[in-house]
Amino acid sequence: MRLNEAKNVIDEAISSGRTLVVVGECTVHYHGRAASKLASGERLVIVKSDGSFLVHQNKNMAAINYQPPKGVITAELGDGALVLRASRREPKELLEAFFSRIDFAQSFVMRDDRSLRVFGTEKNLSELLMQDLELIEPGLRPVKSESPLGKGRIDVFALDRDGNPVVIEVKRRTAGLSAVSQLQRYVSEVSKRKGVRVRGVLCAPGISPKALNFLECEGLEFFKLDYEVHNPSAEIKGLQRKQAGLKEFF
Amino acid sequence: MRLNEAKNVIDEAISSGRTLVVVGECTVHYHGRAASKLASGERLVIVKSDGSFLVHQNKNMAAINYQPPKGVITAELGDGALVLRASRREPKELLEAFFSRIDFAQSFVMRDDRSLRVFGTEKNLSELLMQDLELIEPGLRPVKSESPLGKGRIDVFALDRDGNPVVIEVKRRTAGLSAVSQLQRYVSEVSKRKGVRVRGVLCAPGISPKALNFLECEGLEFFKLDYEVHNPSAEIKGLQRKQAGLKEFF
DNA sequence: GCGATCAGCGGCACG
DNA sequence: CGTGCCGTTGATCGC
Repeated sequence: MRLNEAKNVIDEAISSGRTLVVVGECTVHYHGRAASKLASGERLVIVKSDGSFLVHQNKNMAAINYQPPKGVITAELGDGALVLRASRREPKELLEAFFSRIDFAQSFVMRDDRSLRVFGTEKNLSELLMQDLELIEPGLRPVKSESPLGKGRIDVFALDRDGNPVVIEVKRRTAGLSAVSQLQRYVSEVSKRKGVRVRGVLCAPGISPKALNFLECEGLEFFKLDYEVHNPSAEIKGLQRKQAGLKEFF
Repeated sequence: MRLNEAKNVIDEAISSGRTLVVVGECTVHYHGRAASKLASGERLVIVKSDGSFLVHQNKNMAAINYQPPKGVITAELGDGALVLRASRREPKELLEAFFSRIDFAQSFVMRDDRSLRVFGTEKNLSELLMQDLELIEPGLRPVKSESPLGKGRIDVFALDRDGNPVVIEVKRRTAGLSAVSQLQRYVSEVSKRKGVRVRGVLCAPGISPKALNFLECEGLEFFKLDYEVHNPSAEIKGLQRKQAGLKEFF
């Protein structure tokens, strides 16, 4: 495909707001929050109507170079090369793909007004847990979820059978050091504000050895959270009160 | 394009290890670490030879559904629909795109053995900072970088003019609460191990108000790190000793 | 708009 | 392998 043919396809795509797909040999320069150079190779470039710009190599899921939405897209033909640019201010960034050869260029109308429905997110688990904190410990009752704090936001705030405040941090996957740090931060602040000892419970499907050690050192607690994701929901194993009206999620 | 034509293109792409691009109307189901459903719409699907699988809507940089490398790709034609699947074990996951219509399907050979060279990463900044800690404070001298610890890995470990240990955490962008937590974790451990008071310095281009407050509460310090990324390098403003042989980076 | 956090984070480097 | 952690993180949601 000749570069000037490709140029027409590209201009047409940009002006009409269609999704553009280009395959060809190019080098890529990026300069903005960081800077990068990518020497010549055959890549797949995608430009979306919101200004998103992606450069894909033939491996890995993530784009090797990219620009998030709101970029201004321009194309320029000259000197035996076709340059495709995405730029924006704030932060000031410029991404350029210099094509020496274009094997394919076409644009597509992509009508799509549907959004993804996901199950098994951390928020999901928090909500389920709120329904039956007894799972963690008899007498534990919920007070507030997503409680804003000076130093962050507590997933679940509760009171144990003796009326002691309990801060609960939920993680959807194996908890690491940072999860413990996070919990520690919340517990420490609540404790300081209330002037009483506050318990901290980390709820996750697992915890790394170092994180467990750290957690124990800090006098925090770990509760193993077994859950499964079903298609239209997530479910915590052992939960007594199942969420009513799950179908309303749809 | 008829679905059975597309099927041939897809099979050919999979067996030959080429990069596959498909555009058409589809619904997408995912079930694995979480679960998701995406109702019908026109999307762009990319399948790479390493098993990466991407479903792109016409907006946003990130794929709406995906599967990282090492997925097993299969295609099945039946019942007026073409199903494209990516699956893997460990974790057990399945991603399916059900195409009711295919507008485009083609595969591409994408020769590419070049990798990205990036400048202005955190590691970059750490290394530059190591060259002249005097920038932070007179008399400050480097001891070790990337020092492994029980509870993490210290960016830069140093001694101040009085011989006090100083833990330095570098962030390439505005530091938030988690950066302070991270630094606090390191300082606390080193302090416990050495049995002496240890200083902690957070070096970043900025710090959020809450993070600053937290940092000060914890007796930690903040140092504003001004830097610029140039094309073949990154540069910290005010640095005395410039890195020699930067050109060798290439 | 900034800030804080999650993400099916991905990807990498190190033990 | 797991674990930690950075990332041009991106994307969302709340202030």
